[in-house]
Amino acid sequence: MAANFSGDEAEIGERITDAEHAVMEALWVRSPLSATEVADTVGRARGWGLATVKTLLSRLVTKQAIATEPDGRRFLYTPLIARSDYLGGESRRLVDRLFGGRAAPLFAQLAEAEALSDVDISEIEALLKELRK
Amino acid sequence: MAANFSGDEAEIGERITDAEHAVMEALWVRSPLSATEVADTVGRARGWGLATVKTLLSRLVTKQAIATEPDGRRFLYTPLIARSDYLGGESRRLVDRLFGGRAAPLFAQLAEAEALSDVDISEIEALLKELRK
DNA sequence: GCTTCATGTTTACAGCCGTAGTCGATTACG
DNA sequence: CGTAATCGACTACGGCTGTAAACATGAAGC
Repeated sequence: MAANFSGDEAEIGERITDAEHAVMEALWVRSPLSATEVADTVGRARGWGLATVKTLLSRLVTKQAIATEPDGRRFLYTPLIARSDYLGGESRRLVDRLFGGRAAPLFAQLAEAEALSDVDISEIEALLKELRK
Repeated sequence: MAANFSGDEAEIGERITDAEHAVMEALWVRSPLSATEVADTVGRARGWGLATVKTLLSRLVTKQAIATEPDGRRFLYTPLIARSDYLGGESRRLVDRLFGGRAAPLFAQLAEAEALSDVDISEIEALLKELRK
């Protein structure tokens, strides 16, 4: 129990898929939202019908990624997992799977792929300086 | 066509899945290999039977991720895409999908998730110094 | 030469994912 | 009060993925 890593809890076993992630983003921007409201935002942007958004919301509820709160005859949806937790998890998954858990090779890769803008570089430098302290 | 980005070509439309990636790793370590040899390495490690490995190899051939070269009655398999290309592509996909294409937030995330070791930090600093030049 | 082993090809099949239609209940409008 | 609009739940369905068995074919041994 010594190594009680950062994240508090809320173990999410089920993985959030790509389409579901789009829905999560909407809820991370503003919540709680009704299904219709989510569809207005996300659906519009991705060309999904209301039915599709409703399916995704259901699946997210099943996966315990979002919570429902009754509001009259309908539901309002709220994220149960924090955006930063999700981003952190996904990032770490990638690093683990492809780079043996080491971040430096990832960085090298991005650098080689010219995926680093000047701004990125500056910001990362600043971050590192922070970490150094 | 001015912006002819780095990678030469070999457009890989089809995505390589997780299981397939394990097979690729084996071939990146050593190639060409026969199906049996791949199964000995990867299959052992992941608990797959020969049949499974053969399926994955077929699918990779279809996706044009590996090439076959006849060797008597059997085939030897060789990667068609470079490991670094694959890693770069996947990394970029993640950065695009989750961080709006910016690498700096990814690092912030990794830092927050304590996924950066001291060694990582040092190496990244060294890389940055390189880039700065 | 016939049986057996190895090997690639085909087929299988459950589960997940993207995308959505239908159904039944409830509410709101006229 | 009756009908239309809403809304969640259930069902659908083709494609992809993980995992593998069955089959065909040729080689190799007896």
